Amino acid sequence: MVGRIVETEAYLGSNDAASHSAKGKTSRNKSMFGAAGHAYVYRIYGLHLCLNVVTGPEGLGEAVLIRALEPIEGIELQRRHRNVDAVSTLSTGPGNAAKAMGLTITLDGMSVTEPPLYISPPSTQNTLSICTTPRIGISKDNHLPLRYFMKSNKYFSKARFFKNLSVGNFLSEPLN
DNA sequence: GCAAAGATCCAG
DNA sequence: TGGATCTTTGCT
Repeated sequence: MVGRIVETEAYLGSNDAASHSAKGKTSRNKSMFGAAGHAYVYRIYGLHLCLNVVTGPEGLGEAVLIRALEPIEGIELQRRHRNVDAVSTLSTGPGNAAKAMGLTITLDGMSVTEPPLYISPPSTQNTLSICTTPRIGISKDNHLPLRYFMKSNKYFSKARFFKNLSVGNFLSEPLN
């Protein structure tokens, strides 16, 4: 299965009240404090899995939440994992994306630079416009524009996007 | 040991 | 719009 990452959220270390790592290392978030390039998979609301990729140096607790994927390959298998037909919502939203890719909690702490979980570097044509908005579903520091998505891609979670959009926080600026 | 909140999703 | 659903955490 292959998916293109089209929407992410950044979670910083101890300075970020909304981050799981803000209150220090626990048994749940310990992999978030690992070295960059490792996965942090956790269960949310008792039923959904979310995938993060650790980005900061070891001990800092910085990670990026994968919020939405554009299905590229293995769409039939992803459909089966999700038990839905519509491709448009196949892997939009953190819980759906994780489920579509068939992730399990056992992937927590594994490297994302080799199978079974592999994230490739961005292609050079990814100089599309990237938009930022405040993060979603959190109650602290939610003014920070740490959510990123591809403006020209339809596979990000639109409903939440408009629901949470406030003009003052919306930035439209190219990134890289 | 208990209570509460939580980086969500789906049906109605 | 609200309910499902349950793990993790923090406090007693």
